[in-house]
Amino acid sequence: MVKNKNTATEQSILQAAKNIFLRKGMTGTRMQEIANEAGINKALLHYYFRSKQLLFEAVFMQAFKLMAPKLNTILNSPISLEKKIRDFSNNYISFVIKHPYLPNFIMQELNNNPDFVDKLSSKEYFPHLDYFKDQVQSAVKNGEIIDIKTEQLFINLIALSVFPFIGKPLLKGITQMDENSYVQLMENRKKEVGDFIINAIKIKK
Amino acid sequence: MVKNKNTATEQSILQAAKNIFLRKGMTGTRMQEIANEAGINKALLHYYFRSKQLLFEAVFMQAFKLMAPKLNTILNSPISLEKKIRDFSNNYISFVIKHPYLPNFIMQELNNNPDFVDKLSSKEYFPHLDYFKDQVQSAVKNGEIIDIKTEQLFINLIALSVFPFIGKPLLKGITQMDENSYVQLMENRKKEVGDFIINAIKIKK
DNA sequence: ACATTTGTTAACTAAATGGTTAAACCCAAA
DNA sequence: TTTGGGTTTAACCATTTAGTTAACAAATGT
Repeated sequence: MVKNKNTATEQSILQAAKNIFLRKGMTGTRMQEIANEAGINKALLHYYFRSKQLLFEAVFMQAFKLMAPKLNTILNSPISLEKKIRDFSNNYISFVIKHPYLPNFIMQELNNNPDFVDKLSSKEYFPHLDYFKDQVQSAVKNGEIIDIKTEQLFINLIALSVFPFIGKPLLKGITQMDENSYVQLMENRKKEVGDFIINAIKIKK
Repeated sequence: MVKNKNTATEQSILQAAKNIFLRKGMTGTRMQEIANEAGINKALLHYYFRSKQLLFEAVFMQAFKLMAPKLNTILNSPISLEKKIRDFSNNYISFVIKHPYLPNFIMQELNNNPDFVDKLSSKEYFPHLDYFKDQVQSAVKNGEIIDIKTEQLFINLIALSVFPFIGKPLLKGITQMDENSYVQLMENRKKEVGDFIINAIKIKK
């Protein structure tokens, strides 16, 4: 018989585990809750994934694999730096609107397990900055943008795109916005972040 | 005898609880671990704080009280917008360098308990944007800075200052920096973030 | 049709965990 | 020096929790 482990059950477990783990994190999640969410017996979780740790890692890898390539594709595509920055913030904010728990989850769990990064960084989909770095540095050299280190620019790009979702509860509180206004604000950011960054780095002729 | 609950013991419990909770979060923390860290018997934790939840809330409030007023004081001080933005990023990054677990902890736990924000927002030290908003809006009106919503600017300010610490493990990995270079990068950000934002919003005459 | 493997469950186990209790301990006031 | 209150501890308890088992059901091969 074909050893087909991609059963519907396995998928529904993964989906349920994702739902719970992403909202509650590794330590905040109970195996029973995942089983309930998947509508199956708790023992099945162990039948398919052996342990909480392994199920968690499966979910984490899947989550990371969802998030990381989006970074890579855009960063390494052969388009102009300005377009790239605009595209990136636009696309990434759209993406995170669809997956609001993802950044928080990944950041949190990487903080709890910094060694995960070592495992990840060898994967082919792990983001790398080589191409982007060349592009930024030559734009600096050509006097198109201000003198800025690629790392700083990259961090700014991610920070402005992602942080509003990680800090949402607090930022909503401080700005005294309701859910709808905040969603609208995020909608607007798709364009604003690009504008903001370009403004910050572009040298006007 | 005077009922002096500010004993050394209570303080050492709070300190130990802070150490553990900030690194591992509410659900990742064990009461026994706090007791060990404080060098006391586990029952004492309950003697002083009754339950894990209450001890956690004490720690959380203390952490928030440490972080929030720093926002307020700077935002509401009567200095020019430009100086304010530069001071803020500079001071806030310095502050977070000294308390690297704080932002992560607060964001995480607020995401797990969004209702905490309600409790917090009534406190007098909870950050409010009224003064800053006036300042930004009149700078826009006077043509000193580009047309930007206070909320967006505020979020950008916080994002650029705080996110590099929340996302540290991942960002370190992607930029392939070691601990020292990353620390140095954060050191440099104290000035860079201010420059970046001013550049982004200032209208050149 | 029958046997064998795979999937699923209820019931169980062992360990961890938050919380309690009762006794010991310390020390200041009487 | 005794006594009484706050402080601290060892031992204990009840519940939760990850993980196991053994039996049952469903599918699959012969």
